[in-house]
Amino acid sequence: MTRDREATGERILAAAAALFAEHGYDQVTVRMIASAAGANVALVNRYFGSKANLFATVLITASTVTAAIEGDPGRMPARLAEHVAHRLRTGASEPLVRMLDRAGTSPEIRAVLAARVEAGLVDAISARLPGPQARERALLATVIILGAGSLRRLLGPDGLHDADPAVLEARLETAFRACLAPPGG
Amino acid sequence: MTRDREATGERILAAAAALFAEHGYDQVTVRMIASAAGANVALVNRYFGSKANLFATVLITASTVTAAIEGDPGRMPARLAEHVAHRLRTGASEPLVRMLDRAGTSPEIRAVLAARVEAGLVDAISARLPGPQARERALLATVIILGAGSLRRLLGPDGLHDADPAVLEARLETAFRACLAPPGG
DNA sequence: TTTTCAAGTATACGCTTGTTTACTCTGGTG
DNA sequence: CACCAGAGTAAACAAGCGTATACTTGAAAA
Repeated sequence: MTRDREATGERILAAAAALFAEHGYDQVTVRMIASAAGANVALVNRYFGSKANLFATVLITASTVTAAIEGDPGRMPARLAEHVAHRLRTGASEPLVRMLDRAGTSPEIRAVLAARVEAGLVDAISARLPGPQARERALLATVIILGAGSLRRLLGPDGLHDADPAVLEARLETAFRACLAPPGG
Repeated sequence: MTRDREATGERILAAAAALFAEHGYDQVTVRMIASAAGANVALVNRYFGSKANLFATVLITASTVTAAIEGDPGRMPARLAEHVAHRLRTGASEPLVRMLDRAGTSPEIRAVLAARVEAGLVDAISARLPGPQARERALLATVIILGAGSLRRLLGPDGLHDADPAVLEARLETAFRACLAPPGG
């Protein structure tokens, strides 16, 4: 066994990211992470301080829907609709939403997640919205993004598996547009 | 202490309902329930078999958004919008959504919740939708309902606390209408 | 009053959790 | 080669969980 602290740390981080996204914070134990990473249990706490801190570290690197948020703000509803529709139909999960959704109820974990959602979704969206009440509108769009994650996880992809993608996207785009449109427009 | 099995059982049930809605399944222990009900720990399992079974029993009696779902289907989007807007602004939580949202990740618990959401939301809505693809449309509306619960719990009511209720409702109504409208309409 | 049975109690079992401690091993350095 | 900082390990810790057991108590029936 080659002894390489950095490599081991990254194996732990990668294993934790995969497991947290798959099963959620509560359901994942440090022993699971260590086992998946091929490392000893003690190293998880040794290198990351605590499970909660490891989770926070994972969250920083977790990808978000930024691809759908960035770009021409006018087409953001369409991109978000496509993103959400794809997730609803296929079951491919946005890691951040998934972790959020599967996160436990521990207050500190929720706080970490809330901060991440604020930064990665609400702030990212509202920063690109022209006009007043940008945050309020961004929050409404976040409702749909989060709700899609909840629904999919709860009921599985079965419900919308063979829905017409075009119709689904059209509905969602209208919904997103209603959320995001400037007031009075 | 008056000895009354039925009354004790109901005290346990009521305490469990309140605690599950407040903190979620995972975060509530049978000891907390027993303590809040003024009953002994052992009675919880004695009367309800298991914690999971108690949760299932609580769910059956948990109220839902039925008031907003029932009535003239044409005005369902408006009623749902009002319901969700009210929750988003004030923080008043629908018990079922709250429990769902705060539920843990245990598969059996999720299954119980999924069944309840299917019956109380998806089926209830789709049964009142004229036209084809009723279930698909009901699922999209459920996305918003669940998402509102997620967002509110995660970020608190601060974000939309002082948003204009009328504007909020109007946006949500349009969104709900986009989800629920018959195809091709 | 005495009997009796279920309601209620105290306690501990078995297990899992995150975390820590004390140890062993290894590879690079003098 | 001898050495040693540090990577990796094994084992146990304390705490908390759901649950089961064996016991005590109280009120209604005889």
